[in-house]
Amino acid sequence: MSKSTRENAILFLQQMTKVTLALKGYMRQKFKAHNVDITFEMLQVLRFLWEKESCNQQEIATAINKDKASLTYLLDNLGRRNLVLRTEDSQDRRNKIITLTQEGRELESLITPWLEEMYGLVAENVSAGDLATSLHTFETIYKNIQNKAE
Amino acid sequence: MSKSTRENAILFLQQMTKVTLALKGYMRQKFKAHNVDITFEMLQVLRFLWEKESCNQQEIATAINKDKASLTYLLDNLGRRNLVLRTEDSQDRRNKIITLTQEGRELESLITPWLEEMYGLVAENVSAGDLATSLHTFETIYKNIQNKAE
DNA sequence: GCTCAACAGTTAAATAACAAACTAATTTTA
DNA sequence: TAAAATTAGTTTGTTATTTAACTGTTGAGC
Repeated sequence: MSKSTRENAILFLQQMTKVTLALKGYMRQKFKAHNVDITFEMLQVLRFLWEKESCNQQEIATAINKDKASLTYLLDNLGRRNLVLRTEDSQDRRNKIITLTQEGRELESLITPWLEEMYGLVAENVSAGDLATSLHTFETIYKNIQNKAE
Repeated sequence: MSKSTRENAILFLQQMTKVTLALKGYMRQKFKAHNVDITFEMLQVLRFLWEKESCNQQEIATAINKDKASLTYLLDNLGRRNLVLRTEDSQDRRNKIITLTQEGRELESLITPWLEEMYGLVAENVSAGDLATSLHTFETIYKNIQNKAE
Protein backbone atom coordinates (compact mmCIF):
# COMPACT_ATOMS: atom_id res chain seq x y z
CA MET A 1 0.00 0.00 0.00
CA SER A 2 1.52 3.28 -1.12
CA LYS A 3 1.83 6.11 1.34
CA SER A 4 -0.76 8.25 -0.39
CA THR A 5 -3.18 5.36 -0.62
CA ARG A 6 -2.78 4.85 3.10
CA GLU A 7 -3.38 8.56 3.71
CA ASN A 8 -6.51 8.40 1.60
CA ALA A 9 -7.77 5.36 3.46
CA ILE A 10 -7.39 7.28 6.71
CA LEU A 11 -9.13 10.30 5.24
CA PHE A 12 -11.87 8.02 3.94
CA LEU A 13 -12.58 6.79 7.46
CA GLN A 14 -12.49 10.28 8.91
CA GLN A 15 -14.80 11.71 6.28
CA MET A 16 -17.20 8.79 6.55
CA THR A 17 -17.49 9.42 10.30
CA LYS A 18 -18.06 13.11 9.77
CA VAL A 19 -20.75 12.56 7.15
CA THR A 20 -22.56 10.05 9.37
CA LEU A 21 -22.50 12.42 12.33
CA ALA A 22 -23.58 15.38 10.23
CA LEU A 23 -26.56 13.52 8.76
CA LYS A 24 -27.68 12.36 12.19
CA GLY A 25 -27.31 15.90 13.46
CA TYR A 26 -29.29 17.27 10.54
CA MET A 27 -32.22 14.99 11.28
CA ARG A 28 -32.00 15.62 15.01
CA GLN A 29 -32.27 19.32 14.39
CA LYS A 30 -35.34 18.73 12.18
CA PHE A 31 -36.99 16.72 14.94
CA LYS A 32 -36.21 19.35 17.51
CA ALA A 33 -37.41 22.24 15.37
CA HIS A 34 -40.77 20.51 14.92
CA ASN A 35 -41.04 19.11 18.45
CA VAL A 36 -41.00 15.53 17.26
CA ASP A 37 -39.68 13.46 20.14
CA ILE A 38 -37.87 10.66 18.32
CA THR A 39 -34.26 9.81 17.55
CA PHE A 40 -32.52 8.91 14.30
CA GLU A 41 -32.59 5.25 15.36
CA MET A 42 -36.32 5.32 16.05
CA LEU A 43 -36.78 6.86 12.63
CA GLN A 44 -35.00 3.90 11.06
CA VAL A 45 -37.58 1.60 12.63
CA LEU A 46 -40.53 3.80 11.67
CA ARG A 47 -39.32 4.16 8.09
CA PHE A 48 -39.23 0.38 7.78
CA LEU A 49 -42.71 0.01 9.28
CA TRP A 50 -44.21 2.64 6.97
CA GLU A 51 -43.25 0.37 4.10
CA LYS A 52 -44.09 -2.94 5.74
CA GLU A 53 -46.89 -2.46 8.20
CA SER A 54 -46.49 -5.67 10.19
CA CYS A 55 -43.54 -7.92 11.02
CA ASN A 56 -41.56 -9.43 13.85
CA GLN A 57 -38.63 -7.81 15.62
CA GLN A 58 -35.89 -9.86 14.00
CA GLU A 59 -37.09 -8.83 10.56
CA ILE A 60 -36.74 -5.16 11.46
CA ALA A 61 -33.37 -5.74 13.09
CA THR A 62 -31.98 -7.43 9.97
CA ALA A 63 -33.35 -4.74 7.67
CA ILE A 64 -31.86 -1.82 9.56
CA ASN A 65 -28.59 -3.50 10.59
CA LYS A 66 -29.14 -3.72 14.30
CA ASP A 67 -29.12 -6.68 16.65
CA LYS A 68 -32.21 -8.00 18.30
CA ALA A 69 -31.21 -6.67 21.73
CA SER A 70 -31.10 -3.14 20.33
CA LEU A 71 -34.52 -3.70 18.81
CA THR A 72 -36.05 -4.78 22.11
CA TYR A 73 -34.80 -1.56 23.55
CA LEU A 74 -35.82 0.66 20.62
CA LEU A 75 -39.31 -0.81 20.50
CA ASP A 76 -39.72 -0.24 24.23
CA ASN A 77 -38.99 3.42 23.62
CA LEU A 78 -41.26 3.62 20.58
CA GLY A 79 -44.01 1.89 22.53
CA ARG A 80 -43.61 4.35 25.39
CA ARG A 81 -44.20 7.12 22.84
CA ASN A 82 -47.34 5.32 21.59
CA LEU A 83 -45.92 4.89 18.09
CA VAL A 84 -45.86 1.08 17.85
CA LEU A 85 -47.66 -1.91 19.35
CA ARG A 86 -46.24 -5.31 20.28
CA THR A 87 -48.57 -8.31 20.04
CA GLU A 88 -47.79 -11.97 20.40
CA ASP A 89 -47.98 -14.05 17.23
CA SER A 90 -50.54 -16.79 17.90
CA GLN A 91 -49.15 -18.75 14.92
CA ASP A 92 -45.61 -18.85 16.33
CA ARG A 93 -45.45 -17.71 19.89
CA ARG A 94 -41.75 -16.93 19.70
CA ASN A 95 -42.58 -13.91 17.54
CA LYS A 96 -43.82 -10.53 18.63
CA ILE A 97 -45.72 -8.81 15.87
CA ILE A 98 -44.96 -5.12 15.58
CA THR A 99 -47.53 -2.73 14.16
CA LEU A 100 -47.79 1.04 13.96
CA THR A 101 -50.33 2.91 16.03
CA GLN A 102 -52.46 5.59 14.41
CA GLU A 103 -49.99 8.10 15.81
CA GLY A 104 -47.08 6.18 14.32
CA ARG A 105 -48.73 6.08 10.93
CA GLU A 106 -49.52 9.78 11.03
CA LEU A 107 -45.87 10.69 11.46
CA GLU A 108 -45.14 9.41 7.96
CA SER A 109 -46.52 12.42 6.10
CA LEU A 110 -44.73 14.81 8.42
CA ILE A 111 -41.34 13.13 8.33
CA THR A 112 -41.10 11.73 4.80
CA PRO A 113 -40.24 15.15 3.32
CA TRP A 114 -37.33 15.44 5.74
CA LEU A 115 -36.10 12.03 4.68
CA GLU A 116 -36.28 13.09 1.06
CA GLU A 117 -34.29 16.19 1.95
CA MET A 118 -31.68 13.95 3.55
CA TYR A 119 -31.46 11.82 0.42
CA GLY A 120 -31.12 15.07 -1.49
CA LEU A 121 -28.18 16.09 0.68
CA VAL A 122 -26.44 12.88 -0.33
CA ALA A 123 -27.10 13.33 -4.04
CA GLU A 124 -26.79 17.10 -4.43
CA ASN A 125 -23.74 18.26 -6.40
CA VAL A 126 -22.66 14.63 -6.70
CA SER A 127 -22.69 13.23 -10.21
CA ALA A 128 -24.55 9.98 -10.78
CA GLY A 129 -21.25 8.42 -11.74
CA ASP A 130 -19.47 9.51 -8.57
CA LEU A 131 -22.35 8.29 -6.46
CA ALA A 132 -22.24 4.92 -8.21
CA THR A 133 -18.47 4.72 -7.78
CA SER A 134 -18.78 5.46 -4.09
CA LEU A 135 -21.44 2.79 -3.75
CA HIS A 136 -19.20 0.32 -5.49
CA THR A 137 -16.31 1.29 -3.23
CA PHE A 138 -18.43 0.62 -0.15
CA GLU A 139 -19.36 -2.77 -1.50
CA THR A 140 -15.74 -3.66 -2.18
CA ILE A 141 -14.65 -2.58 1.29
CA TYR A 142 -17.49 -4.49 2.86
CA LYS A 143 -16.45 -7.61 1.00
CA ASN A 144 -12.82 -7.08 2.01
CA ILE A 145 -13.84 -7.08 5.65
CA GLN A 146 -16.10 -10.11 5.32
CA ASN A 147 -13.31 -12.06 3.67
CA LYS A 148 -10.70 -11.10 6.25
CA ALA A 149 -12.96 -11.90 9.18
CA GLU A 150 -13.83 -15.31 7.64
CA MET B 1 -33.72 14.08 -8.11
CA SER B 2 -34.29 11.13 -10.41
CA LYS B 3 -35.71 7.94 -9.00
CA SER B 4 -32.50 5.99 -9.48
CA THR B 5 -30.43 8.76 -7.93
CA ARG B 6 -32.71 8.65 -4.91
CA GLU B 7 -32.34 4.86 -4.75
CA ASN B 8 -28.58 5.21 -4.87
CA ALA B 9 -28.60 7.83 -2.15
CA ILE B 10 -30.52 5.40 0.05
CA LEU B 11 -28.12 2.59 -0.81
CA PHE B 12 -25.21 4.91 -0.10
CA LEU B 13 -26.46 5.50 3.44
CA GLN B 14 -27.12 1.81 4.00
CA GLN B 15 -23.72 0.74 2.74
CA MET B 16 -21.96 3.43 4.70
CA THR B 17 -23.62 2.16 7.88
CA LYS B 18 -22.67 -1.40 7.10
CA VAL B 19 -19.04 -0.54 6.39
CA THR B 20 -18.77 1.46 9.60
CA LEU B 21 -20.23 -1.38 11.65
CA ALA B 22 -18.05 -3.97 9.95
CA LEU B 23 -14.85 -2.02 10.57
CA LYS B 24 -15.70 -1.50 14.22
CA GLY B 25 -16.50 -5.18 14.50
CA TYR B 26 -13.23 -6.12 12.84
CA MET B 27 -11.23 -4.14 15.37
CA ARG B 28 -13.31 -5.37 18.28
CA GLN B 29 -12.57 -8.91 17.26
CA LYS B 30 -8.84 -8.10 17.09
CA PHE B 31 -8.94 -6.67 20.60
CA LYS B 32 -10.80 -9.67 21.90
CA ALA B 33 -8.52 -12.21 20.23
CA HIS B 34 -5.51 -10.57 21.88
CA ASN B 35 -7.15 -9.83 25.23
CA VAL B 36 -6.76 -6.09 24.83
CA ASP B 37 -9.47 -4.49 26.93
CA ILE B 38 -10.24 -1.35 24.95
CA THR B 39 -12.97 -0.21 22.59
CA PHE B 40 -12.83 1.32 19.12
CA GLU B 41 -13.51 4.73 20.67
CA MET B 42 -10.66 4.37 23.16
CA LEU B 43 -8.42 3.42 20.25
CA GLN B 44 -9.31 6.69 18.53
CA VAL B 45 -8.03 8.56 21.59
CA LEU B 46 -4.90 6.44 21.91
CA ARG B 47 -4.07 6.76 18.23
CA PHE B 48 -4.20 10.53 18.56
CA LEU B 49 -2.01 10.48 21.68
CA TRP B 50 0.59 8.23 20.07
CA GLU B 51 1.13 11.03 17.55
CA LYS B 52 0.84 13.93 19.92
CA GLU B 53 1.96 12.90 23.34
CA SER B 54 0.45 15.72 25.36
CA CYS B 55 -2.64 17.94 24.94
CA ASN B 56 -5.86 19.01 26.57
CA GLN B 57 -9.20 17.25 26.27
CA GLN B 58 -10.84 19.65 23.86
CA GLU B 59 -7.99 19.19 21.40
CA ILE B 60 -8.56 15.44 21.35
CA ALA B 61 -12.31 15.88 21.08
CA THR B 62 -11.98 18.13 18.04
CA ALA B 63 -9.47 15.84 16.36
CA ILE B 64 -11.57 12.70 16.67
CA ASN B 65 -14.98 14.31 16.15
CA LYS B 66 -16.43 13.84 19.60
CA ASP B 67 -17.86 16.32 22.05
CA LYS B 68 -16.11 17.24 25.24
CA ALA B 69 -18.65 15.40 27.40
CA SER B 70 -17.83 12.17 25.60
CA LEU B 71 -14.14 12.83 26.15
CA THR B 72 -14.59 13.26 29.89
CA TYR B 73 -16.22 9.88 29.91
CA LEU B 74 -13.73 8.18 27.57
CA LEU B 75 -10.75 9.50 29.52
CA ASP B 76 -12.28 8.26 32.77
CA ASN B 77 -12.39 4.81 31.22
CA LEU B 78 -8.87 5.04 29.80
CA GLY B 79 -7.62 6.26 33.17
CA ARG B 80 -9.30 3.37 34.94
CA ARG B 81 -7.33 1.08 32.61
CA ASN B 82 -4.11 2.92 33.48
CA LEU B 83 -3.53 4.02 29.90
CA VAL B 84 -3.67 7.81 30.32
CA LEU B 85 -3.05 10.41 33.01
CA ARG B 86 -4.91 13.66 33.67
CA THR B 87 -2.97 16.53 35.17
CA GLU B 88 -4.00 20.12 35.71
CA ASP B 89 -2.31 22.70 33.49
CA SER B 90 -0.59 25.17 35.81
CA GLN B 91 -0.39 27.66 32.92
CA ASP B 92 -4.15 27.69 32.34
CA ARG B 93 -6.01 25.94 35.06
CA ARG B 94 -9.08 25.35 32.90
CA ASN B 95 -7.10 22.75 30.95
CA LYS B 96 -6.44 19.17 31.93
CA ILE B 97 -3.29 17.88 30.29
CA ILE B 98 -3.61 14.34 29.01
CA THR B 99 -0.55 12.12 28.74
CA LEU B 100 -0.03 8.44 28.05
CA THR B 101 1.18 6.12 30.77
CA GLN B 102 3.99 3.67 30.04
CA GLU B 103 1.29 1.06 29.51
CA GLY B 104 -0.55 3.34 27.10
CA ARG B 105 2.64 3.95 25.11
CA GLU B 106 3.43 0.27 24.96
CA LEU B 107 0.13 -0.54 23.30
CA GLU B 108 1.25 1.35 20.20
CA SER B 109 3.54 -1.33 18.83
CA LEU B 110 0.93 -4.02 19.44
CA ILE B 111 -2.00 -2.19 17.91
CA THR B 112 -0.47 -0.21 15.06
CA PRO B 113 -0.25 -3.28 12.80
CA TRP B 114 -3.98 -3.87 13.28
CA LEU B 115 -4.67 -0.26 12.33
CA GLU B 116 -2.57 -0.71 9.20
CA GLU B 117 -4.59 -3.82 8.41
CA MET B 118 -7.75 -1.78 8.78
CA TYR B 119 -6.45 0.87 6.39
CA GLY B 120 -5.59 -1.98 4.07
CA LEU B 121 -9.16 -3.23 4.19
CA VAL B 122 -10.30 0.17 3.00
CA ALA B 123 -7.81 0.34 0.15
CA GLU B 124 -7.67 -3.30 -0.98
CA ASN B 125 -9.21 -3.97 -4.41
CA VAL B 126 -10.16 -0.30 -4.60
CA SER B 127 -8.39 1.70 -7.29
CA ALA B 128 -6.67 4.89 -6.27
CA GLY B 129 -9.09 6.75 -8.50
CA ASP B 130 -12.19 5.22 -6.93
CA LEU B 131 -10.86 5.93 -3.46
CA ALA B 132 -10.24 9.54 -4.41
CA THR B 133 -13.70 9.83 -5.97
CA SER B 134 -15.27 8.46 -2.81
CA LEU B 135 -13.32 10.92 -0.71
CA HIS B 136 -14.45 13.75 -2.92
CA THR B 137 -18.05 12.54 -2.66
CA PHE B 138 -17.84 12.58 1.14
CA GLU B 139 -16.52 16.10 1.07
CA THR B 140 -19.30 17.26 -1.22
CA ILE B 141 -21.98 15.66 0.95
CA TYR B 142 -20.44 17.15 4.06
CA LYS B 143 -20.51 20.59 2.50
CA ASN B 144 -24.12 20.06 1.39
CA ILE B 145 -25.12 19.39 4.97
CA GLN B 146 -23.16 22.31 6.38
CA ASN B 147 -24.78 24.66 3.88
CA LYS B 148 -28.31 23.40 4.53
CA ALA B 149 -27.92 23.59 8.29
CA GLU B 150 -26.58 27.20 7.97
C1' DG C 1 -42.82 -39.30 20.73
C1' DC C 2 -38.29 -37.39 22.56
C1' DT C 3 -34.30 -35.02 22.34
C1' DC C 4 -31.77 -31.47 20.77
C1' DA C 5 -30.67 -27.72 17.85
C1' DA C 6 -32.27 -23.48 16.17
C1' DC C 7 -34.79 -19.42 16.72
C1' DA C 8 -37.23 -15.02 18.87
C1' DG C 9 -37.09 -12.22 22.30
C1' DT C 10 -35.55 -10.36 27.01
C1' DT C 11 -32.31 -8.93 30.49
C1' DA C 12 -28.17 -7.05 32.68
C1' DA C 13 -23.82 -4.81 32.70
C1' DA C 14 -20.50 -2.06 30.38
C1' DT C 15 -19.60 1.36 27.04
C1' DA C 16 -20.84 5.46 24.29
C1' DA C 17 -23.33 9.87 22.52
C1' DC C 18 -25.89 14.12 23.08
C1' DA C 19 -28.03 18.07 25.29
C1' DA C 20 -28.37 21.12 28.84
C1' DA C 21 -27.09 23.03 32.91
C1' DC C 22 -23.34 23.75 35.69
C1' DT C 23 -18.41 25.28 37.85
C1' DA C 24 -14.27 27.44 37.48
C1' DA C 25 -10.77 29.94 35.05
C1' DT C 26 -9.47 33.25 31.64
C1' DT C 27 -9.98 36.94 28.33
C1' DT C 28 -12.47 40.79 26.33
C1' DT C 29 -14.39 45.08 26.55
C1' DA C 30 -16.46 48.97 28.08
C1' DT D 1 -10.59 47.48 36.72
C1' DA D 2 -15.27 45.53 36.93
C1' DA D 3 -18.67 43.22 34.27
C1' DA D 4 -19.52 40.25 30.52
C1' DA D 5 -18.32 36.83 27.31
C1' DT D 6 -15.66 32.85 26.33
C1' DT D 7 -13.47 28.60 27.24
C1' DA D 8 -12.41 23.84 29.49
C1' DG D 9 -14.19 20.48 31.78
C1' DT D 10 -17.87 17.94 34.64
C1' DT D 11 -22.40 16.20 35.67
C1' DT D 12 -27.03 14.53 34.84
C1' DG D 13 -30.63 12.38 32.28
C1' DT D 14 -32.05 10.01 28.23
C1' DT D 15 -30.99 7.15 24.48
C1' DA D 16 -28.27 3.54 21.94
C1' DT D 17 -25.02 -0.57 21.24
C1' DT D 18 -22.70 -4.86 22.43
C1' DT D 19 -21.99 -9.19 24.69
C1' DA D 20 -23.49 -12.93 27.08
C1' DA D 21 -26.53 -15.43 29.54
C1' DC D 22 -31.17 -16.50 29.82
C1' DT D 23 -36.41 -18.09 28.80
C1' DG D 24 -39.65 -19.99 25.98
C1' DT D 25 -41.09 -21.92 21.51
C1' DT D 26 -40.67 -24.52 17.40
C1' DG D 27 -39.17 -28.08 14.38
C1' DA D 28 -35.99 -31.83 12.70
C1' DG D 29 -34.01 -36.30 13.20
C1' DC D 30 -33.67 -40.49 15.44
